[in-house]
Amino acid sequence: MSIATVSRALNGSSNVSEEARRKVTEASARLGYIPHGGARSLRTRRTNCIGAVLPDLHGEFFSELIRGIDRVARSHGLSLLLSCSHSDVDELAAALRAMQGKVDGLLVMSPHVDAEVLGVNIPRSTPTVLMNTRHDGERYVSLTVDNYGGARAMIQHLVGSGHRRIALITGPEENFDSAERLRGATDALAELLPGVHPQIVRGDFTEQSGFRAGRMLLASADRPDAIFAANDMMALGCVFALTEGGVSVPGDIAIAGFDDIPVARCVNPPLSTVRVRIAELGELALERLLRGINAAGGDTIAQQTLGTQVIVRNSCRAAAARLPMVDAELASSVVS
Amino acid sequence: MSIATVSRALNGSSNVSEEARRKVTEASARLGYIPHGGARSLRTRRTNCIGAVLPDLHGEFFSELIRGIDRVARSHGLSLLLSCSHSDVDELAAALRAMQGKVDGLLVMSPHVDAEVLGVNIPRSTPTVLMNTRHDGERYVSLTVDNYGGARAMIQHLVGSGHRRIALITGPEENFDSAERLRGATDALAELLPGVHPQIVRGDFTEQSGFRAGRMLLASADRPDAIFAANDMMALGCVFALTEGGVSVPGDIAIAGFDDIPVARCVNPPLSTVRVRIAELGELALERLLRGINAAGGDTIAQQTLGTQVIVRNSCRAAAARLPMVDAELASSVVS
DNA sequence: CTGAAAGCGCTTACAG
DNA sequence: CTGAAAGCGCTTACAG
Repeated sequence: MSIATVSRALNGSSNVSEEARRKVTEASARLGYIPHGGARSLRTRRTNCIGAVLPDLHGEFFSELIRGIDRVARSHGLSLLLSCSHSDVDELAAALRAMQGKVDGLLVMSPHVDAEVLGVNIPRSTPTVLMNTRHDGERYVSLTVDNYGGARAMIQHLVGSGHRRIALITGPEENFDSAERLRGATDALAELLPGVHPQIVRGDFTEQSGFRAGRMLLASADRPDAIFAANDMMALGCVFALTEGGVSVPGDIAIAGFDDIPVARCVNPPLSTVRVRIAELGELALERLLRGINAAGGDTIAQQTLGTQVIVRNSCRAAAARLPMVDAELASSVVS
Repeated sequence: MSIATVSRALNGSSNVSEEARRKVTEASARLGYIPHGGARSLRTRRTNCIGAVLPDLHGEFFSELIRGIDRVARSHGLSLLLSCSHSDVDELAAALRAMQGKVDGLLVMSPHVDAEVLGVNIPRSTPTVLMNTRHDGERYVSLTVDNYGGARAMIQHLVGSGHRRIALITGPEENFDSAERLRGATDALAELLPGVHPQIVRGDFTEQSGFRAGRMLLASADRPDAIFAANDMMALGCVFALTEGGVSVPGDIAIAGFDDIPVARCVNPPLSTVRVRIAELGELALERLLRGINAAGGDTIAQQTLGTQVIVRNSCRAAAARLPMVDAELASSVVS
């Protein structure tokens, strides 16, 4: 029996005699033979594997994103190769190169670098979909959360609720998401409260940086009556700082975040935030990627923006329901 | 110039003339050439990639675990290939087989199946480390959290605090972690409160199942004065159910969980729990695996158990500090 | 239905 | 220092 016949038998090719197939199956089970995926994909030019390079693998945001990606990958029988760049250009390049030849397509989220770096580290032949990544729109299919609109909507809500001294906590300076959120917030503030210059404290998306920012704002001469953090983790840290400082949230200061990570509704007080359908972002991105892979010619290059939604919970209003499970999410939600 | 020279130049081989190296580097950059990882590893028998097959990729527990694994992988310049079995035997088998030839070693967590399934789906030649997986200890290096001891310690704490009607919420029946935690709790209860038969409600590790269990326990004739859930997510759901039902935690009923996921200290009230050093579990597992890969001959087959720690927060005592950041973790912690 | 052969894209002794 | 050749483990037309 030749290795060709074995290969055919194992792959369920039709032109194999019943006896040969039986023998192969039996021997393969007995010996514990498992085909070498690397060799197979070298030959077939199919890896049945999708690569995802994310800024990080840790935390609820990425956990949700991975869940969305995994859900689609799984339904198509694909494995996931995950890597993270830790917001470092060199690590990003290394991660992208390490994927080469091991995946059928790439999902890349790199809010911290321009698409240029991607160009030199991803072969032209590798189908790629970008998520929340700054780029010129020429070359890549991309999905982006409506950071700008979401931030605007939250500012509108805060101003509409009577807040006038609204402070902002931003993410890392070079981060695309953070920059867009800041732009949306300052634009809305300029429109709604002309002449007022908001306090802006820089954070880095970690809870710790939110905690520090909260302390700074507490100590400031012109203490704000509302704080809008560029993500939920920082908003959380900020809540801790204020509570520890003896300030009531939302009694004295209202706080809002961005993302609506699962923990947002569980904390005390439940956190007002801009909801991003994180898992859906992952799902849509992979679906587009699969279309690109199968279309051979390539998908029409296109951008897509995902809408957000303002979710009002107790961290933003004094007189609200106290039970965490029954916050008035739907009643008070505002589609941006 | 031959492809051999190109290969040598690109791989930094010493026996290449400066001029050849320069030419290759230049041309490679200009053309955007990136070596094919699959082909390279077929030849070198090194993939520089580690596979991890987990029950799930979602949620804070796995997020932490992945962080630990990633930290070590990164420090060794290795990529991560992640896959999840969704607690399904067939998916587990598929995931393991898909890894074959794509990774240098395997990290497997499969608390829901016996090691037998692993035996037939992992080639003998693939270095493997098991985490929290039931097995006979013959073949695999394994790391396991001290579920039994942790559960015992928490029951000791609850009984020591005066609780007498302690209800348990378990995880999935066939889950190894869950089974061990249940065994530890019931053993400790039998010793400390002989003759008392605890109420046991089955859950499945999800927040939702904890919520349902909480409702059931509220409605029960013999309402407990403490509830010990087999993980934090269920404890969380349970807290929500009680709070919604107008019951005070911990005033009327104390609640404790297991894992100490990051959110545990942020919820209201902060959750008492059994701390598992989740990220460290991932780190240690990968470090052992790397030792196994490099030892060629294979590591000494061995088991290792990770200790746990009882963390007492507000969900377990009426008169405690109210500020989330200053819970008396260290003061009241008990090493199991 | 089966086998021999080519080839996927690399690396690496081996000879020059 | 460089090139020709073998080979990693598979799959797949091709010929029989």
